[in-house]
Amino acid sequence: MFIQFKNETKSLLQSAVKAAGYGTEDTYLEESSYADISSSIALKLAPQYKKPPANIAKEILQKIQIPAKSYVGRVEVQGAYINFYVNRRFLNQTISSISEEREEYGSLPKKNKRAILEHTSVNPTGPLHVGRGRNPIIGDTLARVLRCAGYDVDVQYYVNDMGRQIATIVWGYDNIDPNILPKLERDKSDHDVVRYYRKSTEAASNPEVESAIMQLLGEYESDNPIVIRKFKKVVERCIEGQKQTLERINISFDKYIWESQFVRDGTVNKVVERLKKTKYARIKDGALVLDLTHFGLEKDFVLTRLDGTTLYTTRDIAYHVWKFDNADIVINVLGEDQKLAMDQLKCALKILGLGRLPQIVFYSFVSLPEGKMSTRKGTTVDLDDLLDEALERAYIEVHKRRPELLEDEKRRISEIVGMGAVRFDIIKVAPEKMMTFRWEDALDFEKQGAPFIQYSHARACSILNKAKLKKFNPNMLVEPQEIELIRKMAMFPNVVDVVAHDLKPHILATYARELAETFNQFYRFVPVLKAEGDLRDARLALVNCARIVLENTLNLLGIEAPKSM
RNA sequence: GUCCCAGUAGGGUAGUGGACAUCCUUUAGGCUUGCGGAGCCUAAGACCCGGGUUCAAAUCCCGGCUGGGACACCA
Repeated sequence: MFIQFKNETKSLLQSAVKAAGYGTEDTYLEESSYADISSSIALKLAPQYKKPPANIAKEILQKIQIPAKSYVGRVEVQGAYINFYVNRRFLNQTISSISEEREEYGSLPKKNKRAILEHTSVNPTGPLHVGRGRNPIIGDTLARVLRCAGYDVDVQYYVNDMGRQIATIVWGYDNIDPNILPKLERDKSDHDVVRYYRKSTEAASNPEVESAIMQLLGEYESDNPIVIRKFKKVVERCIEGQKQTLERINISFDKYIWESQFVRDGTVNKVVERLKKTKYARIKDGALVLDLTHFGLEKDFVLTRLDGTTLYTTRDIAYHVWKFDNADIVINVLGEDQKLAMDQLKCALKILGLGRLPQIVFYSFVSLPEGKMSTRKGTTVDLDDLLDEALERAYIEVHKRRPELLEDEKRRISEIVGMGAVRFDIIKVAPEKMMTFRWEDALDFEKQGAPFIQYSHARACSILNKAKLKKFNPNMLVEPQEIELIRKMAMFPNVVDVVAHDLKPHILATYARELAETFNQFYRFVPVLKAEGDLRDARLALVNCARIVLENTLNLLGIEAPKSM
């Protein structure tokens, strides 16, 4: 609804500006705490026309003609600003849209565009850890939002199965006696894999072991079927464990794309051959490189080693070419350490004449107070441990508040609250901001975190449990807290649009918190069940709307909306 | 050393040219004979430093300082 309102104010303003004799493209409309939408256009025109901005604003205002069927209620000038306010029709329409569309409310029209969104894609060397823990959560939230915004989304995990690290693990399974490994801390396959990874990395300092590992890698690339089977087994074991972890926080993938597929089907070679023929290619110390100084990159992009084998980023070019064959837009969620590689990759795509480039969401790593996490060194906080601790902590809270509940019910709610708290805690911060992991902070379910939003939803459900929804008259809703709530709910589709466009998932978290806050203020000041007649029916309908929008918002965040907690 | 990103109340965080800088936490005080107090209200407290551009800078530019990342024939 807000999107229509915004478009309407835009065209109203454009024609009024023209009628008042001014010329400008932009309408400088923005959301404002002073009005539903506000324009600072007079300030922009002032220097050009050498008139006081307030006068210009008044002149424009006089030319604004609000049409009969409009969502604009009134327009006012305050100082240099032109402020637009919604009308009753807007509010009523919002309520009826939500009531009718229900779980579809917020979904934007189908765009008929395919999107491939790649996220997580960590090396399959061990369990997921908190250091890169933002990746799946950012990725999954964006996937949900993009679907809601009308894209056909295919979510992919790019499996780095050709790395020397995997060869190291394969060597480990072949040569290390399991009895000398540290005890398996958790009965999960990825935790088993990482024991071998750490131990065989130590062993690899021995040159004989090192060359055995390199030989394995060579045989994997040259299609030795026995070696392929071994690699596959190791990688699948690891991925299976990671999958189990991510399922706990509602994250799954449509496809797992193995890096080796592009080597085996020859597309990597084709890409290299094509790049080799371009003017950017040259041989440096026997290796094929791209000179990207033309694109402002100092560093040569090394495509192949001396022995002709390809490197990780080279193979990634082939993957991206394939992605663009299968999608209209391509989005990657990656750690900030990939920035240079992605710049190089983008240049290669330009050189290949693709015409399209991936959009990349970079996030900063979560570090520990004493430094960064490393799987190899074993200085990680595993996501599994964080989720377990969050669950424990949630259980304590639930038990404190609802001691009378059955044990199963307490555990079920703890799960919903604990997993939601973790997701929200991570998604609420802008991806480029750095985070330091501290147990006390991570498990401190801050007041306006996920439980706050879930609680608002549970309250709404509780009211609705005690009464029946009937036909209602939206004109009954006139209290300031009621109007505020409707206006906030009207923003939801716009939030979906903005998050999908800017790829900024934390904005959704901010919205969720504001929506819950607005509902709580309504709840505190406006009686529903104690109201009578038409007023009661209208307020019940409003509570139902709030319940719907809270649930839809939580769904996009991958967080469950409990009916009670 | 060079390049990229970040720096906002005691801690965390939103805002990326415009109207009193958002919210949580903290501290102090208040609210329930209201539908679930995991709630609501009030107050205290911040734009890293120094220049510049602009009618207007937390926001843009230059130079510092601090933290993270990159600078591989690793992935």
